[in-house]
Amino acid sequence: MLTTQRKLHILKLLKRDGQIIAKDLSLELELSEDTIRRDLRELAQEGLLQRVHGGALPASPAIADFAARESIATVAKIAIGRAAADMIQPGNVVIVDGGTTAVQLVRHLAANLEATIVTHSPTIAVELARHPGIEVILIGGKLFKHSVVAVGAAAIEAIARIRADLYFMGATGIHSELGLSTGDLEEA
Amino acid sequence: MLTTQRKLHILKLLKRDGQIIAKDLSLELELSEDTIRRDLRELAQEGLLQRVHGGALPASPAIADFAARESIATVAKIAIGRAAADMIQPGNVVIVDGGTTAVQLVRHLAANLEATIVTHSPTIAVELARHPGIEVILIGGKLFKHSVVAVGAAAIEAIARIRADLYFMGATGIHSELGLSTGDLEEA
DNA sequence: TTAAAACATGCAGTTTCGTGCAATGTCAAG
DNA sequence: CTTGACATTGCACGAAACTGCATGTTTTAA
Repeated sequence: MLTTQRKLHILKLLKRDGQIIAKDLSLELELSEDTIRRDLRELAQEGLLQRVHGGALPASPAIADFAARESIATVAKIAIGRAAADMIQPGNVVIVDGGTTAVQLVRHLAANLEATIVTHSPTIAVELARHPGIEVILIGGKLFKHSVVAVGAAAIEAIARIRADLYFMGATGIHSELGLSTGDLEEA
Repeated sequence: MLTTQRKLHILKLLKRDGQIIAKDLSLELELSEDTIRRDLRELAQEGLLQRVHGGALPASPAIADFAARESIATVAKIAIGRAAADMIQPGNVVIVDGGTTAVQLVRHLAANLEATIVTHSPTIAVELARHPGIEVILIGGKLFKHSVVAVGAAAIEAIARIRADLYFMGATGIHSELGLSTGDLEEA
């Protein structure tokens, strides 16, 4: 296997699993750990991953989130995502909140669906960039880092102009009397 | 076998296998490795494949995914990113364009830097979400998918309100007389 | 605190690379 | 038919890349 190919393989594995363990990889590829370590060091030097003791982690938190959370993405989340995706009709204008469930939603959109999706989540926007049929409207504003969504006056103003057919909202908590809740006032 | 024929054969193999190994090909075609290497070099010169140590890989970004595309981030891009990151002073308001070079920029920001970064690229925004010291202002608008940046009237309007200390712009082309250029009117 | 694992570094053996050069083949003008 | 320009190819040789191993150091976990 070519050296360059091996490095690409590492990045692919990292994206899929959310982590690299040097020893495991050396066994899988039947190479010395030194070689793997060298690869990891060089990839880290290029900023493509984050070197840690024992292996490597993604450089970008976006990928880390995806990979790590995806592995714990419950069956329920995927089911919700799929069901929600099915609700969207061609030509609809849809507002999609942030969150991991919403990621499942956009992942399950039919490949040939043509619709408009409005979102204040850059994560969702990046995810949708590869979907040719979807027109994406990104809502700007101050970035609330915990949820990685845009909030604030500018966001409110921008979203006020939108008239949508559907709105998919994520929630942190749900209570029989208090209703839905989330941890940040601005986001709420 | 004619030279041209051989080159076509190489491209065909590359498409089929996703890789070329110079030594194997020299055995298969019963030619010296020098000749194969020359072919590979020339094909790489024409941009038809990507030359790597030991052989060649496809050049087409369509085949290579995001991780792979970023892995061809040249040393120059990384150097530019690092140099640009050094220009940012604490407290600055900085506008950052999209593009892979800009990603390198934000990756090289000092961990303790406190500043405000304005961007119309959701990719950059996601990248910055993990940086605690940086206040991120996301510019919204219609998503131009090729570059994965927000464009359009809403984006223009939002950015018009910003007064920044620095602006880092990405460019697709540069010409001695025509100046800088990019492939999309809206983005320009 | 201690032992094991992971690590960085230097080194040597092997492979791959680029360049210059010579041999061979092709083609067209004379 | 001969000659010269040009392309193609293989070979030689020094440079560079790659890999595994030995060494001593750092990190981790018990």
